[in-house]
Amino acid sequence: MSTTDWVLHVDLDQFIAAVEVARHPELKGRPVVVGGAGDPTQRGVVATASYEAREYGVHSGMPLRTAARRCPDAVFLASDPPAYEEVSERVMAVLREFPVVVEVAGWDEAFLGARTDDPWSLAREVRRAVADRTGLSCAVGIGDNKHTAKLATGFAKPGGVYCLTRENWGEVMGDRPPDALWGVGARTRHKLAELGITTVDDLAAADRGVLAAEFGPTLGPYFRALAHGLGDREVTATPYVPKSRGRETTFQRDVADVGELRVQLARLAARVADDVAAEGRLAARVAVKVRFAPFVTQTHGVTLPVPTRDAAVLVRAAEEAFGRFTVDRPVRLLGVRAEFVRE
DNA sequence: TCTGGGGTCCTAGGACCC
DNA sequence: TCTGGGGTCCTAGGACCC
Repeated sequence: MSTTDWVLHVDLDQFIAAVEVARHPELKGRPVVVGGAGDPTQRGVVATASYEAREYGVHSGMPLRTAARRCPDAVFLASDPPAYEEVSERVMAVLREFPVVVEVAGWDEAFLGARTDDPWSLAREVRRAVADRTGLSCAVGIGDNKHTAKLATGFAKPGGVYCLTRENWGEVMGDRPPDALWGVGARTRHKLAELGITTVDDLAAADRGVLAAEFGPTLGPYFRALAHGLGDREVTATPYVPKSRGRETTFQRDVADVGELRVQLARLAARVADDVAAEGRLAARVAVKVRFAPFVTQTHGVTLPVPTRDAAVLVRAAEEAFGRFTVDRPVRLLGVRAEFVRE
């Protein structure tokens, strides 16, 4: 019997909705939709829907307005990030008590690097510990790399364990569309379909030159490797260091007045400056994003002559970048992002 | 499906240099 | 004078993910 390296992926079931139900027990069993300001008459999208709400066809990313139409009886709640962060920390602490390397991959998910000859027992113990200590249910995927582990979790949900490795890869994934792969989305699926590639098997067998010509020398081979069930195996506990910090707002009503836009811009830039200062780091570049109606997005940025965390300098840089736009249409969204000095 | 807010990474094209 | 080839950096846009 040999001890092997495994990657496990832990993903909490309907995490945000579960946190809300835990602190509002009267919502148990009801369709719950969390997102935006919690007001379905306003612009905003669903962050998480409870399984009860999903029965009505409500899912993440759907406009709140649409969710309300599909499920008029749903309870709509505003998103409360600090509350989710706190619960997330408790879950990660439980995971770190196991003899594994824990790589946090979001509020509600983590990769575990484990050396064991029985990944199934480990997965079941993880599920039990998380449930006992936090009251939350999670699914666990077992894989031979992060990609297969991540996909395995999808098959384990809700609240189970599933194993996806080179042993069953072809049989499980071969006939699925390419966007079943982690890192391939709808856009790429459509481009692939134009090349006659409509399944994971097709992509795995696709001509390397054709893929490179279509997607570039890095992305083309990468997609093909994904279709073979390959992926990154390195799980690291190294704390995440952000490369940028940004703030953006979608206006409730499109804004055409440039004076009003400048006021909002300064407000966003000041918030970003606060965030940069809170990180204790220096910004090297400031970029402004403008989304015009209808949904056309442009960005312009300025590289600072000297990296800084000085709020006045960052606001001025945002104003300079904004000055490069031709604002001839109503604006739907305004955003400011600061990029940190590398390393 | 009239499409949030927070991010990351890759690509292409132009500038610039030798 | 009609103009190579390679490398690197910067910028904007696109795709994807949670």
